Amino acid sequence: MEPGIRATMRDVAQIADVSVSSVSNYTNGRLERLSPDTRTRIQKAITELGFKVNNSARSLRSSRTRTIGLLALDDSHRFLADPLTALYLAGLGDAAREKGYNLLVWTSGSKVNVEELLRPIAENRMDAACVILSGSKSVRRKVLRLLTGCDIPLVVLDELETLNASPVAHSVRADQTHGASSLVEHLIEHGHKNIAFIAAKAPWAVIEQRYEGFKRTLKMHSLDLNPKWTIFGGDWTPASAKPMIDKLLELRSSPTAIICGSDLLAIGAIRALSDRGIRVPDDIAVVGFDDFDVSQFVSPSLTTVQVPAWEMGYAAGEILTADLDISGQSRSSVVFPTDLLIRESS
Amino acid sequence: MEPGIRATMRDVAQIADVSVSSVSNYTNGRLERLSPDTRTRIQKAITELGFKVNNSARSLRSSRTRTIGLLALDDSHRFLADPLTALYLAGLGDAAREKGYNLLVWTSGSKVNVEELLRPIAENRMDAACVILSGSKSVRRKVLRLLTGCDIPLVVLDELETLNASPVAHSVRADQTHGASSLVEHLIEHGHKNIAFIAAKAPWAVIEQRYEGFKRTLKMHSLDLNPKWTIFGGDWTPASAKPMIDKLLELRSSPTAIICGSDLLAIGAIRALSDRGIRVPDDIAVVGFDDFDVSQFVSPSLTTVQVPAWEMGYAAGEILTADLDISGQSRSSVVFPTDLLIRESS
DNA sequence: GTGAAAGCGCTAACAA
DNA sequence: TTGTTAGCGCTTTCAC
Repeated sequence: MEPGIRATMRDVAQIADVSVSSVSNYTNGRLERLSPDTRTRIQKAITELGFKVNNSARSLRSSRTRTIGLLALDDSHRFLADPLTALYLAGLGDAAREKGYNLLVWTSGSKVNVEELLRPIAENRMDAACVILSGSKSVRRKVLRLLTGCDIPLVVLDELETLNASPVAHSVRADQTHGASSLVEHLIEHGHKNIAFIAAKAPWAVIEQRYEGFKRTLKMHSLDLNPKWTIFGGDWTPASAKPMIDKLLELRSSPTAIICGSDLLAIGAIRALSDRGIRVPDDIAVVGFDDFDVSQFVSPSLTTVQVPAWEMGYAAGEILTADLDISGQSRSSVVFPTDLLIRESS
Repeated sequence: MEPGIRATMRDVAQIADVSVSSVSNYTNGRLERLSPDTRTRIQKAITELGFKVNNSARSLRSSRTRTIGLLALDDSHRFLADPLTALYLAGLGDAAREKGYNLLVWTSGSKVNVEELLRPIAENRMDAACVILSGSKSVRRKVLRLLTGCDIPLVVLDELETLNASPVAHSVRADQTHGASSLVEHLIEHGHKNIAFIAAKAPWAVIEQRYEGFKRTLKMHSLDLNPKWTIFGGDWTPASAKPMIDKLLELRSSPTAIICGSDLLAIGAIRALSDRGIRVPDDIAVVGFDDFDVSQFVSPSLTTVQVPAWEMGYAAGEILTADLDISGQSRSSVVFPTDLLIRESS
């Protein structure tokens, strides 16, 4: 084969002296329709020519791309490098590959037209998508409506079923509310009554749910929710913690325990505290969420809520590829449990 | 428009009462070929029908996909969630999006046929690719040869130019060797003579280069390279550090400083040491590489070599999209500087 | 400035 | 079991 010129099915058919449709049957694994002889001749011709199917042609004809997408609506810079997102992505990608799918990644900020998020779908670039939303509930609901209108299998990550009232999309999430509760209860058991909550100032469903669980559990235990002890600021990086800690410590009555919206924030918080000579957990307890790789190795190791992020991405991938196979089946709604891991920081 | 049935260019042409080729010119931004009147009529028809180009058809016809790929050859589980990889990916993705490209992510283990890595290229799924290799030098060289044979713009990440003798691929890397040198010199300045090196037992170019810089600088200062002080084990997670630290401490003469192949490992190492009552940096200094978000917030904060991973991914994306525009230009070779950040752990 | 028409490489009827 | 063939929706000459 001349370099730069790709062999087509016609070439293969010619060399193997069979018809294109037989070659097509071969490349699509419908081997039962081929005689052993035909099969080997096609096989031979394919290797001889180094033939590879042209995916654009296949997609155009079959309107399937064998690609699943990860769509993320977010304004933060470097969002894909957020460890939680990276784990979702890794899980989704691993599942996709196992099922023979490619993974297309597309992020869109909400500042541009939100319809931008749908572009790869509109352009027929993917057969199914896993979606991470952000923004106010009404924005997320609106985007979700647009997405479900696209008529491809969809897994929405992290959102409560209430967002997606008509269950046209699959849902994968972790029980964040329960995780938050167990964190609060653990702190209460240890005698804490003044519990703060700090998190990224980002409109993410997980943060909403964690905060919701926090509030609810305080109330259940008849503890006050001091609005000054709730701060949303910065992003998902540890650096965001310091200003929030500063604010907290400026208060007349400062909390004895701080729940952080993520372990990264907790690491930043512990640092900010110890830089001021405040010991964790002796003076103030600090707990987080996510249980990232580092969380058990920092000092003090973090009490946190484990969230099986890779598994969630993987589950999303499995659901999407299964839905593609047995189209139109019932909607899945998977809720992963979250485990409280009690370590040194509380 | 009936739901589920997409408008085609023909539909648009019909509604606008123009020819398909005019519509094509419109969607491809060749507006100068259209009279103002034609232009507005097409515009109107497009919005009316909600027309979106079908990317498969466009790709088939033009053999361009407007997609760039991230190809990673690796056997480790969850490789995409490795923070370094995640940052590359985020940078590449951000650059791609800015230029109007999609990002396709594809990983392949070396256990399967390495040609698997090329599949998305062979199937015409991408116009250009950013590649992260792994394996022995000869494997990497072989894969690179296969890749360059594919005749699409290529950026190889992290590899020395020597791997890629005939410069048919672009190259983006950081000056890891220099980073390692500055780390060693910093330790020597602080009186260390017995310096260990531990890293993931993974055949990655960055680790090779870091180790190379380590060895070279020891030699320059006439220090011994004790083979027992060099350990490659585990993967990129902090948990991998403990067994290596254990080994090091079992030795009759243990090192006074430990260079870790990544900050994650350094965090694990510090923990393993302090669990044994060994203080960092008082008893043993520990330094790392990468300067991840957490590195300056853990205690002790990490002395490390900053690697601009996101920027590297972004640069790769810029090079690829530029090459696509002005095809066949000269090869770029970008080497990012690495900065020594001296903090508490040394 | 505009339009007609020839495929790009493949899939899936439908025939044989 | 195998072959023929009509497009999928678009880009791009080449006339007009």
